[in-house]
Amino acid sequence: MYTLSEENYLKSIYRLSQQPNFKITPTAIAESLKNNPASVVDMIRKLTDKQLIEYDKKKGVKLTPVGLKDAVLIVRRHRLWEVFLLEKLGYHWDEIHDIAEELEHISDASLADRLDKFLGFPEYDPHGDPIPKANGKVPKPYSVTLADLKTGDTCRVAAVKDTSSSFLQYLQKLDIGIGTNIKLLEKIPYDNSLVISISGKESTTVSQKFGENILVD
Amino acid sequence: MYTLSEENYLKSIYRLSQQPNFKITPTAIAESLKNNPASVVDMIRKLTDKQLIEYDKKKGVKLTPVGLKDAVLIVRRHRLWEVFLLEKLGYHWDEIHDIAEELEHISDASLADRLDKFLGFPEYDPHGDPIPKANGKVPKPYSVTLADLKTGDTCRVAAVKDTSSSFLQYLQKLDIGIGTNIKLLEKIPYDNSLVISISGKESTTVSQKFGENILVD
DNA sequence: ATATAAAATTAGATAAGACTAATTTTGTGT
DNA sequence: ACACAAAATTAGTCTTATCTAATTTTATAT
Repeated sequence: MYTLSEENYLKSIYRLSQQPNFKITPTAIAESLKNNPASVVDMIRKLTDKQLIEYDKKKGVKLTPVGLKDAVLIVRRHRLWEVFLLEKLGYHWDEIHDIAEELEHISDASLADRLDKFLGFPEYDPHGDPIPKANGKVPKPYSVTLADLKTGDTCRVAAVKDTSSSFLQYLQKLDIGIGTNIKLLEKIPYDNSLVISISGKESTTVSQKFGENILVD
Repeated sequence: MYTLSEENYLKSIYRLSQQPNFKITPTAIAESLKNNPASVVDMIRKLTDKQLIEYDKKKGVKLTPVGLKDAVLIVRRHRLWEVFLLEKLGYHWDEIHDIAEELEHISDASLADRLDKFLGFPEYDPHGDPIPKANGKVPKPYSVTLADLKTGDTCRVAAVKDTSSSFLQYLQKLDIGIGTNIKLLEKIPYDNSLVISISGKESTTVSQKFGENILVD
Protein backbone atom coordinates (compact mmCIF):
# COMPACT_ATOMS: atom_id res chain seq x y z
CA MET A 1 0.00 0.00 0.00
CA TYR A 2 2.18 2.84 1.27
CA THR A 3 5.88 2.82 2.04
CA LEU A 4 7.07 3.60 5.53
CA SER A 5 8.21 7.03 4.38
CA GLU A 6 4.97 7.88 2.68
CA GLU A 7 3.06 7.01 5.82
CA ASN A 8 5.34 9.13 7.94
CA TYR A 9 4.86 12.09 5.65
CA LEU A 10 1.09 11.67 5.62
CA LYS A 11 0.97 11.48 9.38
CA SER A 12 3.26 14.45 9.79
CA ILE A 13 1.21 16.56 7.40
CA TYR A 14 -1.95 15.56 9.22
CA ARG A 15 -0.49 16.57 12.55
CA LEU A 16 0.65 19.92 11.21
CA SER A 17 -2.80 20.48 9.71
CA GLN A 18 -4.28 20.27 13.22
CA GLN A 19 -2.67 23.59 14.08
CA PRO A 20 -5.23 26.19 12.99
CA ASN A 21 -4.07 28.83 10.50
CA PHE A 22 -0.77 27.16 9.97
CA LYS A 23 0.76 27.06 6.52
CA ILE A 24 2.34 23.66 5.93
CA THR A 25 5.60 24.41 4.13
CA PRO A 26 8.38 22.05 3.07
CA THR A 27 10.50 23.47 5.88
CA ALA A 28 7.82 22.81 8.46
CA ILE A 29 7.50 19.21 7.32
CA ALA A 30 11.26 18.82 7.30
CA GLU A 31 11.44 20.03 10.88
CA SER A 32 8.67 17.78 12.05
CA LEU A 33 10.32 14.74 10.45
CA LYS A 34 13.81 15.91 11.33
CA ASN A 35 15.03 15.66 7.80
CA ASN A 36 16.16 17.84 4.95
CA PRO A 37 13.86 20.23 3.06
CA ALA A 38 15.29 18.92 -0.19
CA SER A 39 14.03 15.44 0.68
CA VAL A 40 10.65 16.88 1.50
CA VAL A 41 10.36 18.53 -1.87
CA ASP A 42 10.93 15.14 -3.52
CA MET A 43 8.26 13.51 -1.42
CA ILE A 44 5.79 16.34 -1.97
CA ARG A 45 6.10 15.63 -5.66
CA LYS A 46 5.55 11.93 -5.11
CA LEU A 47 2.53 12.36 -2.87
CA THR A 48 1.08 14.95 -5.23
CA ASP A 49 1.41 12.49 -8.11
CA LYS A 50 -0.39 9.91 -6.02
CA GLN A 51 -3.11 12.49 -5.32
CA LEU A 52 -2.71 12.24 -1.57
CA ILE A 53 -1.83 15.90 -1.13
CA GLU A 54 -2.10 19.18 -3.00
CA TYR A 55 0.65 21.74 -2.96
CA ASP A 56 0.11 25.38 -3.65
CA LYS A 57 3.02 27.67 -3.02
CA LYS A 58 0.74 30.28 -1.53
CA LYS A 59 -1.39 27.98 0.59
CA GLY A 60 1.15 25.30 1.39
CA VAL A 61 0.45 21.57 1.55
CA LYS A 62 -3.05 20.18 2.04
CA LEU A 63 -4.25 16.61 2.30
CA THR A 64 -6.75 15.52 -0.33
CA PRO A 65 -9.82 13.63 0.92
CA VAL A 66 -8.06 10.33 0.18
CA GLY A 67 -4.85 11.46 1.86
CA LEU A 68 -6.76 12.68 4.87
CA LYS A 69 -8.65 9.43 5.24
CA ASP A 70 -5.46 7.40 5.22
CA ALA A 71 -3.52 9.79 7.44
CA VAL A 72 -6.30 9.54 10.00
CA LEU A 73 -6.09 5.76 9.88
CA ILE A 74 -2.37 5.89 10.60
CA VAL A 75 -2.98 8.19 13.56
CA ARG A 76 -5.74 5.84 14.69
CA ARG A 77 -3.32 2.92 14.70
CA HIS A 78 -0.67 4.93 16.51
CA ARG A 79 -2.99 5.97 19.31
CA LEU A 80 -4.56 2.55 19.73
CA TRP A 81 -1.15 0.97 20.10
CA GLU A 82 -0.25 3.59 22.69
CA VAL A 83 -3.24 2.54 24.75
CA PHE A 84 -2.23 -1.08 24.39
CA LEU A 85 1.37 -0.47 25.44
CA LEU A 86 0.35 1.50 28.49
CA GLU A 87 -2.65 -0.45 29.68
CA LYS A 88 -1.73 -3.98 28.73
CA LEU A 89 2.03 -4.08 28.76
CA GLY A 90 2.60 -1.66 31.61
CA TYR A 91 4.84 0.81 29.86
CA HIS A 92 5.11 4.33 31.18
CA TRP A 93 3.73 7.38 29.51
CA ASP A 94 7.05 8.53 28.20
CA GLU A 95 8.08 5.22 26.64
CA ILE A 96 5.17 4.45 24.38
CA HIS A 97 5.41 7.04 21.64
CA ASP A 98 8.47 5.67 19.90
CA ILE A 99 7.24 2.10 19.95
CA ALA A 100 3.83 3.12 18.63
CA GLU A 101 5.70 4.95 15.90
CA GLU A 102 6.80 1.55 14.63
CA LEU A 103 3.63 -0.35 15.36
CA GLU A 104 1.44 2.13 13.50
CA HIS A 105 2.87 0.94 10.19
CA ILE A 106 1.70 -2.65 10.52
CA SER A 107 -0.76 -3.01 7.72
CA ASP A 108 -3.54 -5.49 8.12
CA ALA A 109 -7.08 -4.67 7.14
CA SER A 110 -8.68 -5.66 10.43
CA LEU A 111 -5.85 -5.20 12.93
CA ALA A 112 -6.77 -1.71 14.12
CA ASP A 113 -10.42 -2.61 14.51
CA ARG A 114 -9.65 -5.78 16.43
CA LEU A 115 -7.24 -3.93 18.67
CA ASP A 116 -9.85 -1.22 19.20
CA LYS A 117 -12.38 -3.81 20.30
CA PHE A 118 -9.84 -5.61 22.50
CA LEU A 119 -9.09 -2.33 24.26
CA GLY A 120 -12.77 -1.52 24.73
CA PHE A 121 -13.04 1.22 22.12
CA PRO A 122 -11.08 3.91 23.97
CA GLU A 123 -11.84 7.51 23.00
CA TYR A 124 -8.52 9.02 23.95
CA ASP A 125 -4.95 7.79 23.99
CA PRO A 126 -2.75 7.98 27.08
CA HIS A 127 -1.65 11.48 26.11
CA GLY A 128 -5.28 12.52 25.86
CA ASP A 129 -5.33 12.78 22.09
CA PRO A 130 -8.58 11.65 20.51
CA ILE A 131 -8.46 8.25 18.79
CA PRO A 132 -10.08 8.42 15.36
CA LYS A 133 -12.93 5.94 14.97
CA ALA A 134 -12.94 3.20 12.34
CA ASN A 135 -15.14 5.41 10.15
CA GLY A 136 -12.62 8.23 10.28
CA LYS A 137 -14.54 10.42 12.72
CA VAL A 138 -12.29 12.02 15.31
CA PRO A 139 -13.69 12.61 18.84
CA LYS A 140 -13.54 16.19 20.04
CA PRO A 141 -10.17 16.97 21.57
CA TYR A 142 -9.94 18.51 25.01
CA SER A 143 -9.44 22.26 24.96
CA VAL A 144 -9.37 23.73 28.48
CA THR A 145 -5.94 23.86 30.10
CA LEU A 146 -4.89 24.15 33.69
CA ALA A 147 -3.77 27.68 32.92
CA ASP A 148 -7.33 28.63 31.92
CA LEU A 149 -8.78 27.85 35.34
CA LYS A 150 -9.72 30.44 37.98
CA THR A 151 -8.39 30.39 41.53
CA GLY A 152 -10.30 27.86 43.58
CA ASP A 153 -11.35 25.71 40.59
CA THR A 154 -10.91 21.95 40.79
CA CYS A 155 -10.30 19.75 37.79
CA ARG A 156 -9.27 16.33 36.55
CA VAL A 157 -6.30 15.84 34.24
CA ALA A 158 -7.67 14.61 30.92
CA ALA A 159 -4.71 14.87 28.62
CA VAL A 160 -1.38 16.52 27.94
CA LYS A 161 -0.37 18.58 24.96
CA ASP A 162 3.37 18.26 25.18
CA THR A 163 4.57 14.71 24.71
CA SER A 164 8.27 15.26 25.13
CA SER A 165 9.86 12.86 27.54
CA SER A 166 11.21 15.69 29.68
CA PHE A 167 7.66 16.90 30.25
CA LEU A 168 6.27 13.44 30.84
CA GLN A 169 9.00 12.61 33.29
CA TYR A 170 8.34 15.83 35.16
CA LEU A 171 4.69 14.85 35.40
CA GLN A 172 5.65 11.51 36.77
CA LYS A 173 7.84 13.13 39.37
CA LEU A 174 4.93 15.34 40.44
CA ASP A 175 2.66 12.27 40.55
CA ILE A 176 0.37 13.65 37.91
CA GLY A 177 -1.31 11.28 35.46
CA ILE A 178 -4.58 11.02 33.55
CA GLY A 179 -7.36 11.29 36.11
CA THR A 180 -5.34 13.07 38.77
CA ASN A 181 -7.38 15.74 40.61
CA ILE A 182 -5.85 19.18 40.75
CA LYS A 183 -7.04 22.30 42.55
CA LEU A 184 -5.80 25.72 41.53
CA LEU A 185 -4.92 27.52 44.77
CA GLU A 186 -3.41 30.66 43.40
CA LYS A 187 -2.22 32.35 40.25
CA ILE A 188 0.86 34.50 40.73
CA PRO A 189 0.20 37.73 38.80
CA TYR A 190 3.88 38.42 38.17
CA ASP A 191 4.55 35.55 35.73
CA ASN A 192 1.29 33.56 35.85
CA SER A 193 2.88 30.76 37.81
CA LEU A 194 0.29 28.39 39.21
CA VAL A 195 0.11 27.21 42.80
CA ILE A 196 -1.74 23.92 42.77
CA SER A 197 -2.68 21.06 45.02
CA ILE A 198 -2.19 17.64 43.45
CA SER A 199 -4.58 14.91 44.66
CA GLY A 200 -5.32 17.00 47.74
CA LYS A 201 -1.70 17.03 48.84
CA GLU A 202 0.49 19.96 49.86
CA SER A 203 0.84 22.78 47.38
CA THR A 204 3.28 22.91 44.47
CA THR A 205 4.15 25.74 42.15
CA VAL A 206 4.40 25.21 38.42
CA SER A 207 5.05 27.53 35.48
CA GLN A 208 2.51 28.96 33.10
CA LYS A 209 4.06 26.95 30.30
CA PHE A 210 3.49 23.81 32.32
CA GLY A 211 -0.14 24.69 32.96
CA GLU A 212 -0.80 25.36 29.30
CA ASN A 213 0.24 21.85 28.44
CA ILE A 214 -2.22 20.15 30.75
CA LEU A 215 -5.71 19.64 29.39
CA VAL A 216 -8.46 19.24 31.92
CA ASP A 217 -12.10 18.20 32.27
CA MET B 1 20.22 -2.32 15.22
CA TYR B 2 19.51 -4.52 12.21
CA THR B 3 17.76 -3.60 8.99
CA LEU B 4 14.54 -5.33 8.07
CA SER B 5 16.38 -7.36 5.47
CA GLU B 6 19.13 -8.42 7.78
CA GLU B 7 16.57 -9.66 10.26
CA ASN B 8 14.72 -11.57 7.60
CA TYR B 9 17.90 -13.27 6.49
CA LEU B 10 18.86 -14.17 10.04
CA LYS B 11 15.45 -15.64 10.69
CA SER B 12 15.42 -17.54 7.45
CA ILE B 13 18.86 -19.00 8.08
CA TYR B 14 17.80 -19.99 11.57
CA ARG B 15 14.72 -21.74 10.27
CA LEU B 16 16.72 -23.61 7.65
CA SER B 17 19.23 -24.62 10.31
CA GLN B 18 16.45 -26.41 12.17
CA GLN B 19 16.29 -29.04 9.44
CA PRO B 20 18.86 -31.64 10.48
CA ASN B 21 21.64 -32.44 8.00
CA PHE B 22 20.63 -29.67 5.69
CA LYS B 23 23.26 -27.63 3.91
CA ILE B 24 22.22 -23.99 3.85
CA THR B 25 23.16 -22.76 0.38
CA PRO B 26 22.54 -19.38 -1.23
CA THR B 27 19.90 -21.03 -3.38
CA ALA B 28 18.11 -22.47 -0.37
CA ILE B 29 18.02 -19.08 1.29
CA ALA B 30 16.84 -17.45 -1.92
CA GLU B 31 13.98 -19.92 -2.14
CA SER B 32 12.97 -19.43 1.44
CA LEU B 33 12.94 -15.65 1.05
CA LYS B 34 11.55 -15.81 -2.47
CA ASN B 35 14.30 -13.72 -3.90
CA ASN B 36 17.26 -14.00 -6.21
CA PRO B 37 20.43 -16.02 -5.37
CA ALA B 38 22.52 -13.07 -6.50
CA SER B 39 20.92 -10.92 -3.81
CA VAL B 40 21.60 -13.63 -1.27
CA VAL B 41 25.27 -13.70 -2.14
CA ASP B 42 25.47 -9.97 -1.41
CA MET B 43 23.77 -10.35 1.92
CA ILE B 44 25.92 -13.34 2.87
CA ARG B 45 28.91 -11.09 2.43
CA LYS B 46 27.33 -8.38 4.55
CA LEU B 47 26.32 -10.70 7.37
CA THR B 48 29.71 -12.39 7.28
CA ASP B 49 31.40 -9.01 7.65
CA LYS B 50 29.18 -8.31 10.63
CA GLN B 51 30.18 -11.69 12.07
CA LEU B 52 26.62 -12.92 12.27
CA ILE B 53 27.18 -15.89 9.98
CA GLU B 54 30.03 -17.97 8.61
CA TYR B 55 30.05 -19.21 5.07
CA ASP B 56 32.02 -22.20 3.91
CA LYS B 57 31.38 -23.41 0.41
CA LYS B 58 31.56 -27.01 1.52
CA LYS B 59 29.49 -26.67 4.68
CA GLY B 60 27.17 -23.88 3.66
CA VAL B 61 26.00 -21.03 5.89
CA LYS B 62 26.08 -21.26 9.67
CA LEU B 63 25.03 -18.73 12.30
CA THR B 64 27.74 -17.57 14.67
CA PRO B 65 26.87 -17.53 18.38
CA VAL B 66 25.94 -13.85 18.10
CA GLY B 67 23.89 -14.43 14.95
CA LEU B 68 22.14 -17.36 16.54
CA LYS B 69 21.27 -15.40 19.66
CA ASP B 70 19.70 -12.61 17.65
CA ALA B 71 17.95 -14.91 15.19
CA VAL B 72 16.37 -16.70 18.13
CA LEU B 73 15.15 -13.39 19.52
CA ILE B 74 13.47 -12.56 16.24
CA VAL B 75 11.78 -15.93 16.20
CA ARG B 76 10.75 -15.37 19.81
CA ARG B 77 9.08 -12.11 18.89
CA HIS B 78 7.35 -13.67 15.90
CA ARG B 79 5.88 -16.50 17.91
CA LEU B 80 4.80 -14.33 20.82
CA TRP B 81 2.95 -12.02 18.47
CA GLU B 82 1.25 -15.02 16.91
CA VAL B 83 -0.08 -16.01 20.31
CA PHE B 84 -1.28 -12.46 20.88
CA LEU B 85 -3.05 -12.22 17.54
CA LEU B 86 -4.83 -15.51 18.03
CA GLU B 87 -5.68 -15.38 21.68
CA LYS B 88 -6.27 -11.71 22.25
CA LEU B 89 -7.44 -10.37 18.92
CA GLY B 90 -9.34 -13.41 17.75
CA TYR B 91 -7.58 -14.01 14.46
CA HIS B 92 -7.68 -17.44 12.91
CA TRP B 93 -4.75 -19.78 12.61
CA ASP B 94 -4.16 -19.06 8.98
CA GLU B 95 -4.17 -15.27 9.26
CA ILE B 96 -1.56 -14.65 11.90
CA HIS B 97 1.70 -15.59 10.22
CA ASP B 98 1.92 -12.67 7.83
CA ILE B 99 1.02 -10.09 10.45
CA ALA B 100 3.55 -11.53 12.91
CA GLU B 101 6.07 -11.30 10.09
CA GLU B 102 5.75 -7.53 10.38
CA LEU B 103 5.38 -7.29 14.14
CA GLU B 104 8.52 -9.33 14.78
CA HIS B 105 10.66 -6.43 13.58
CA ILE B 106 9.51 -3.96 16.19
CA SER B 107 12.59 -3.30 18.19
CA ASP B 108 12.23 -2.30 21.78
CA ALA B 109 14.39 -3.78 24.47
CA SER B 110 11.59 -4.87 26.74
CA LEU B 111 8.68 -5.36 24.36
CA ALA B 112 9.05 -9.11 23.86
CA ASP B 113 9.46 -9.75 27.58
CA ARG B 114 6.45 -7.63 28.48
CA LEU B 115 4.35 -9.32 25.83
CA ASP B 116 5.55 -12.70 27.08
CA LYS B 117 4.43 -11.84 30.59
CA PHE B 118 1.12 -10.42 29.37
CA LEU B 119 0.43 -13.67 27.54
CA GLY B 120 1.33 -15.78 30.56
CA PHE B 121 4.69 -17.08 29.29
CA PRO B 122 3.37 -19.45 26.65
CA GLU B 123 5.66 -22.33 25.68
CA TYR B 124 4.35 -22.90 22.17
CA ASP B 125 2.86 -20.69 19.50
CA PRO B 126 -0.50 -21.43 17.86
CA HIS B 127 1.23 -23.60 15.25
CA GLY B 128 2.85 -25.58 18.05
CA ASP B 129 6.33 -24.20 17.47
CA PRO B 130 8.32 -23.67 20.65
CA ILE B 131 8.68 -20.05 21.77
CA PRO B 132 12.29 -19.27 22.69
CA LYS B 133 12.63 -17.98 26.24
CA ALA B 134 14.09 -14.57 27.08
CA ASN B 135 17.42 -16.24 27.82
CA GLY B 136 17.49 -17.84 24.37
CA LYS B 137 16.61 -21.36 25.50
CA VAL B 138 14.18 -23.04 23.14
CA PRO B 139 11.62 -25.49 24.60
CA LYS B 140 11.72 -28.98 23.09
CA PRO B 141 9.67 -29.12 19.93
CA TYR B 142 7.07 -31.83 19.50
CA SER B 143 8.27 -34.75 17.41
CA VAL B 144 5.60 -37.48 17.16
CA THR B 145 3.21 -37.10 14.24
CA LEU B 146 -0.22 -38.53 13.64
CA ALA B 147 1.35 -40.77 11.01
CA ASP B 148 3.64 -42.34 13.64
CA LEU B 149 0.75 -43.68 15.72
CA LYS B 150 -0.44 -47.29 15.76
CA THR B 151 -4.01 -48.35 15.06
CA GLY B 152 -6.16 -47.79 18.12
CA ASP B 153 -3.93 -45.05 19.61
CA THR B 154 -5.51 -41.86 20.88
CA CYS B 155 -3.79 -38.50 20.91
CA ARG B 156 -4.18 -34.77 21.32
CA VAL B 157 -3.15 -32.34 18.58
CA ALA B 158 -0.21 -30.35 19.90
CA ALA B 159 1.07 -28.56 16.83
CA VAL B 160 1.26 -28.51 13.06
CA LYS B 161 4.35 -28.59 10.88
CA ASP B 162 2.91 -27.14 7.71
CA THR B 163 1.77 -23.57 8.09
CA SER B 164 0.50 -22.96 4.58
CA SER B 165 -2.93 -21.44 4.54
CA SER B 166 -4.30 -24.28 2.40
CA PHE B 167 -3.32 -26.74 5.13
CA LEU B 168 -4.61 -24.57 7.94
CA GLN B 169 -7.89 -24.00 6.18
CA TYR B 170 -8.27 -27.72 5.62
CA LEU B 171 -7.74 -28.27 9.34
CA GLN B 172 -10.40 -25.75 10.10
CA LYS B 173 -12.81 -27.47 7.77
CA LEU B 174 -12.15 -30.77 9.57
CA ASP B 175 -12.65 -29.04 12.92
CA ILE B 176 -9.12 -29.81 14.05
CA GLY B 177 -7.26 -27.36 16.26
CA ILE B 178 -4.69 -27.41 19.03
CA GLY B 179 -6.04 -29.72 21.74
CA THR B 180 -8.41 -31.69 19.51
CA ASN B 181 -8.53 -35.40 20.39
CA ILE B 182 -7.91 -37.81 17.55
CA LYS B 183 -8.10 -41.59 17.50
CA LEU B 184 -6.37 -43.56 14.77
CA LEU B 185 -8.92 -46.16 13.64
CA GLU B 186 -7.05 -47.68 10.74
CA LYS B 187 -4.00 -47.29 8.56
CA ILE B 188 -4.61 -48.24 4.93
CA PRO B 189 -1.58 -50.33 3.87
CA TYR B 190 -1.87 -49.40 0.20
CA ASP B 191 -0.91 -45.71 0.54
CA ASN B 192 -0.71 -45.21 4.33
CA SER B 193 -3.90 -43.18 4.37
CA LEU B 194 -5.21 -42.71 7.89
CA VAL B 195 -8.75 -43.33 9.02
CA ILE B 196 -9.31 -41.20 12.09
CA SER B 197 -12.02 -40.11 14.46
CA ILE B 198 -11.96 -36.42 15.31
CA SER B 199 -13.27 -35.49 18.78
CA GLY B 200 -15.07 -38.82 18.93
CA LYS B 201 -17.10 -38.09 15.82
CA GLU B 202 -17.66 -40.25 12.74
CA SER B 203 -14.57 -41.40 10.87
CA THR B 204 -12.68 -39.39 8.27
CA THR B 205 -9.88 -40.46 5.97
CA VAL B 206 -6.80 -38.28 5.51
CA SER B 207 -3.59 -38.73 3.53
CA GLN B 208 -0.21 -39.78 4.88
CA LYS B 209 1.13 -36.35 4.02
CA PHE B 210 -1.59 -34.80 6.13
CA GLY B 211 -0.78 -37.06 9.08
CA GLU B 212 2.92 -36.27 8.89
CA ASN B 213 2.16 -32.60 9.37
CA ILE B 214 0.24 -33.00 12.61
CA LEU B 215 2.31 -33.19 15.77
CA VAL B 216 0.72 -34.91 18.74
CA ASP B 217 1.16 -35.46 22.46
C1' DA C 1 37.17 -38.18 -17.98
C1' DT C 2 34.31 -35.22 -19.99
C1' DA C 3 29.92 -33.17 -21.31
C1' DT C 4 26.20 -31.11 -19.28
C1' DA C 5 23.43 -29.22 -15.81
C1' DA C 6 23.08 -26.75 -11.67
C1' DA C 7 24.72 -23.50 -8.49
C1' DA C 8 27.43 -19.60 -7.24
C1' DT C 9 29.31 -15.44 -8.32
C1' DT C 10 30.31 -11.08 -10.63
C1' DA C 11 29.08 -6.98 -13.07
C1' DG C 12 26.09 -3.65 -13.90
C1' DA C 13 21.30 -1.52 -13.53
C1' DT C 14 17.44 0.17 -10.91
C1' DA C 15 14.41 2.21 -7.31
C1' DA C 16 13.51 4.49 -2.97
C1' DG C 17 14.78 7.78 -0.04
C1' DA C 18 17.90 10.33 2.05
C1' DC C 19 21.85 13.73 1.83
C1' DT C 20 24.94 18.19 0.43
C1' DA C 21 25.89 22.06 -2.22
C1' DA C 22 24.46 25.31 -5.45
C1' DT C 23 20.91 28.06 -7.36
C1' DT C 24 16.56 30.31 -7.72
C1' DT C 25 12.49 32.21 -5.72
C1' DT C 26 10.10 34.59 -2.20
C1' DG C 27 9.56 37.70 1.55
C1' DT C 28 10.81 41.54 4.55
C1' DG C 29 12.65 45.87 6.18
C1' DT C 30 13.98 50.25 5.21
C1' DA D 1 12.34 49.47 -4.98
C1' DC D 2 16.45 47.39 -3.36
C1' DA D 3 19.26 44.62 -0.43
C1' DC D 4 19.44 40.81 2.27
C1' DA D 5 17.78 36.76 4.49
C1' DA D 6 15.03 32.83 4.39
C1' DA D 7 12.83 29.30 1.93
C1' DA D 8 12.33 26.39 -1.97
C1' DT D 9 14.17 23.95 -5.53
C1' DT D 10 17.48 21.58 -8.51
C1' DA D 11 21.40 18.77 -9.48
C1' DG D 12 24.10 15.37 -8.28
C1' DT D 13 25.68 11.77 -4.81
C1' DC D 14 25.07 7.94 -1.58
C1' DT D 15 23.19 3.74 0.62
C1' DT D 16 20.39 -0.31 0.83
C1' DA D 17 18.56 -3.89 -1.30
C1' DT D 18 16.94 -5.68 -5.06
C1' DC D 19 17.15 -7.38 -10.01
C1' DT D 20 18.98 -9.45 -14.80
C1' DA D 21 22.46 -11.22 -17.61
C1' DA D 22 26.83 -13.11 -18.10
C1' DT D 23 30.45 -15.86 -16.31
C1' DT D 24 32.73 -19.10 -13.44
C1' DT D 25 32.69 -22.92 -10.37
C1' DT D 26 30.95 -27.27 -8.80
C1' DA D 27 28.45 -31.53 -9.17
C1' DT D 28 26.62 -35.37 -11.72
C1' DA D 29 25.92 -38.87 -15.19
C1' DT D 30 27.54 -41.66 -18.51
